[in-house]
Amino acid sequence: MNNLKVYNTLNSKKEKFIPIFKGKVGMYVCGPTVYSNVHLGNCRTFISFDLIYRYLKHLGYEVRYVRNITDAGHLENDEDEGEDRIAKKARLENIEPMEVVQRYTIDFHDTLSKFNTLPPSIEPTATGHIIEQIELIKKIIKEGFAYEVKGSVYFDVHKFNETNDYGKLSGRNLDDLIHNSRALEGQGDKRNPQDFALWKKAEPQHIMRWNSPWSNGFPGWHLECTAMSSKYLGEYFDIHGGGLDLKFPHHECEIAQAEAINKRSPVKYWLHANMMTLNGKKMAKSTGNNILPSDVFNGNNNKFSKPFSPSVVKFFFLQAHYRSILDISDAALLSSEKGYNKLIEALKTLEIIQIGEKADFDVLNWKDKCYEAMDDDFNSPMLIANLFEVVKFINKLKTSGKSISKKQKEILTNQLNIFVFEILGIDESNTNSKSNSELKTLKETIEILIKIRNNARINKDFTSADLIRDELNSIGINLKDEKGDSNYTIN
RNA sequence: GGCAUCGUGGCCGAGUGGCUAGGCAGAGCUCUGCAAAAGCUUGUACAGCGGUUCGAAUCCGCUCGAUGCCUCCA
Repeated sequence: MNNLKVYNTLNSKKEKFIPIFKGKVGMYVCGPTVYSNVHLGNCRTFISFDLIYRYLKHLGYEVRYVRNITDAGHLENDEDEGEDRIAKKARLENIEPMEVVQRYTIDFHDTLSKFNTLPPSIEPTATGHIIEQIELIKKIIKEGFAYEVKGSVYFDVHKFNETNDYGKLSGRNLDDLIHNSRALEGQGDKRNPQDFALWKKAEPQHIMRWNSPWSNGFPGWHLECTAMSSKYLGEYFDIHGGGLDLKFPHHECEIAQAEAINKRSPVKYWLHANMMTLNGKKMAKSTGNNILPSDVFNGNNNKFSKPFSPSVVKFFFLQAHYRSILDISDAALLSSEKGYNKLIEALKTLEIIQIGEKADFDVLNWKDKCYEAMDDDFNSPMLIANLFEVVKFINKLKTSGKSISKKQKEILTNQLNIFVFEILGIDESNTNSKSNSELKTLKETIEILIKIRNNARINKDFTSADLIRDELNSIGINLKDEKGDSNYTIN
């Protein structure tokens, strides 16, 4: 039993989350098209759904999380001359399409693991499900919602709309689409501009092609998600996620395909993650307004003043709600970094804090507030605000006579670990790019310098003491003199 | 042009019909050899104009502005 509420894009309301099968959750999230490096905006979406996945698991659900890899069928546009994105990249670089797929799939996995996201339960590929897609097309034709023209098969949106509601997810209606669509070139064989391809006959130069009853060709983009979600999660499953930009037409088309086949809506809860903007504009590969994660991590970019670790970037993301537009900037990252360090420091402080007799903090009430936040449509910024309440309390334990009991400390430590590491998925070890052995040597070296400096301080040789502190500070190591001890942080 | 979302203090960002969000930055104080860190104190923000209400930043309407989608996009 839980009190989780999720915002369902289908009706724009927060709804109580009740899974279709008790204790189990089926979740499908649209993955990337692997034709180039994953950019930071893409990462935000996957981190958002990682938070959701982690929280559902934490609540005790057995979650099957399916996130696909689009490695075929994703055209540059819906026109007849549109080229497959993967194939185009392969042509430009004179390599095999599957080399493109392999290269960028590895980049995708590598980047997401730096962000410490959990791998999905199943990560199917479009090319691995051509047969399933062909079977679906046959069914859609049989139901009368698709037609074949010159070896290509199109979904008949107008026919579908007679009995179903095309546009219900994105709040559109077909009439508006008909009257307000911009004029498109090359509609070619489609009966109506709103129709979309289920199967396309391959032009002679097209490299990626498969046999089908209609032609030697390739499947349409929208179809793969219907094929893979229904195969692994069934015709009706709990959660379908993706970036907000996929709402129309991609998800709308998925609904149409599934309803055409099964006569029922495929998804109980539609969840959409909002965009991240850079300089106030959406990040997109197609416009060049984007930044690669690796360039943020190594500082090799002209957007930010310094490198930021994956953990800090992730923390920055989580400080905004997944349904809000988030604008990334140097100032915003810098402030998140400070907050992040403060939080991590407090966790370390709690480990070494003395236990007292009194219990000056209402741990259980605090815990409830944290869960309340997450139960309210995965409100991570609210959770983090609550975490800082504890940070403040922990710091007070050192200075202002506040006390914590043994039992309290146990609960607090346990819950903090759950919230920070298990649910938010913060990976402290990702804060520094240095290897563990390097880090160990570095730490030992700093300890030696601190000893020398403390000797100088005892002898009132403040010139030497300050020299050591200033020099260390200039290379990013900040010394802090606390009662009888010197602490430090490495940036 | 159509559809949708949004407009919160110096910045980032929650929330929401009456009760402190939080982080960062700023100011003052305490502590400190000096700093830093930490603690304490400090900010009366909700685009504008109407309306509903005992009461609205929160609901409704209009205006202005921004963004997203309408063509591939996380």
